[in-house]
Amino acid sequence: MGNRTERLLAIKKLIVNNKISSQEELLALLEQQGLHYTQATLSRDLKFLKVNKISDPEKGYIYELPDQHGGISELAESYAAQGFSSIQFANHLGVIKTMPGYAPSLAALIDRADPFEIVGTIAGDDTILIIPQDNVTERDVINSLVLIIPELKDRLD
Amino acid sequence: MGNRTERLLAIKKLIVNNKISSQEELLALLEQQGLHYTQATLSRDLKFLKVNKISDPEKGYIYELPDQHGGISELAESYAAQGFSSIQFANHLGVIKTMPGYAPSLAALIDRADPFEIVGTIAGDDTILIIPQDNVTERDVINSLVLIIPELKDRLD
DNA sequence: AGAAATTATGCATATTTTTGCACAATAAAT
DNA sequence: ATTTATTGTGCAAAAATATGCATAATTTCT
Repeated sequence: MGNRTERLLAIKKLIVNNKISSQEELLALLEQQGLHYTQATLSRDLKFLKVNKISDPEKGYIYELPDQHGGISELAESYAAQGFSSIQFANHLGVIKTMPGYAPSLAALIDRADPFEIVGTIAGDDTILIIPQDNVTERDVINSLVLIIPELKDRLD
Repeated sequence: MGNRTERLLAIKKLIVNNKISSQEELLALLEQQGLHYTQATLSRDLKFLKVNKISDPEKGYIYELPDQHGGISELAESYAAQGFSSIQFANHLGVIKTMPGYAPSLAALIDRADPFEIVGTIAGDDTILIIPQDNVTERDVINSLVLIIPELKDRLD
C-alpha cells in the first residue's frame, strides 16, 4: 500500500468532515497528521478524486466529494467490508473471496461507486469476479477498491 | 429591468447549455451576445448565483448551477408563468395576481426555488401574497422572481 | 538483480479567481 | 430636484489553482 493511497484517503476524510475552502487549508490539516506534501500535489489529487467546489453559505465555497455511494450508509459499507476475505488476480481478472453470502452486497458497493478502473463485477455467493479496464494494473484496481472501502486497506496481502 | 438581471439570466443560460470551464470563456460567450463586462464582475456574479465548479470527464472542471428547481420541468415552469397577470407592492408586501387557479402552482414554484429575498408565500386561487425579507427592496424581489421564472422578464411594467 | 518504463512529486511559473479600493450608477429620502 | 445612501463595476493587485519540466520513486520486464 503506497503512500499516495494513504494521502488520498486522508484527503477524502478531511473533506467530508470539514468545510475546507482552499488547498492551503487542506495542506495544513494534512500536515497536522504527519502528511507533508506540496500544494501542486493536492491540486492533482483533487482533480483525481473529482472533488467539486460548491457554494456554501458559511465559507463561500468549499470542497465536496462527488456523489460517492449515493445514500449507502456507513453501516452497509462496514458490513460489506467485514465479509471480505481476499483478492487475487489471474489473467488480468480479479477474484475476491468473501464470507458466504457477502459477495452480492460487496459487489453492489463496488458497482455503485463505478470506479473507472473496473468495467464490471459478477457476484456469486462468496466470490466476486472483477473485470478491470484494459491497460489498468492490478495495483490500480486495488487502489480503487481501497478508495471505495477504506476498511480494506489493512486487510490486503 | 436593469442590465444586471439580464446578464445574470444570460449567464445561467450559458452555463446550462455549455460546458464552461473558466470565467474568461464565459466572458467571451457573453461578448458574442453583446454583453460586455469584466472578469471581476463575473467572479461576483458566479458567487451570487452560487454556481459550483464540478468535475467533468471532458473538460476537467466546468461550472454548474446549484440544484435549481430539483426536477420541476420546463413545462411546469412555463405553465405557471403563463398564468401570471401582474404584481404590485403595498406595505412591503407583494401581491401577484394570476389567472384563476394558477396561483398555487406559481407559488409552489417560488417556494421551491426558495430565494433569499422572499420569506414565504401564501396562495389563494388567483392571488399570491409574497412576504419579502426585511431590508429587501421591491426591485430585489422582482429580480429574484425573474431569476426563477425568466418568462416573467418581458411581462413586468 | 539490473535495466527500462511508468508514475508520482516538487519546484518554479503560468493561469485563473478573488478582493480592496475608487468611482459610477441607481434608488431612497428630504 | 437635490442630496444622501446603497449597490454595481472596473482596475490593479493579491490569492488560489493548475501545469511544464526535471527528478525521484516505483513497477515491470528480462
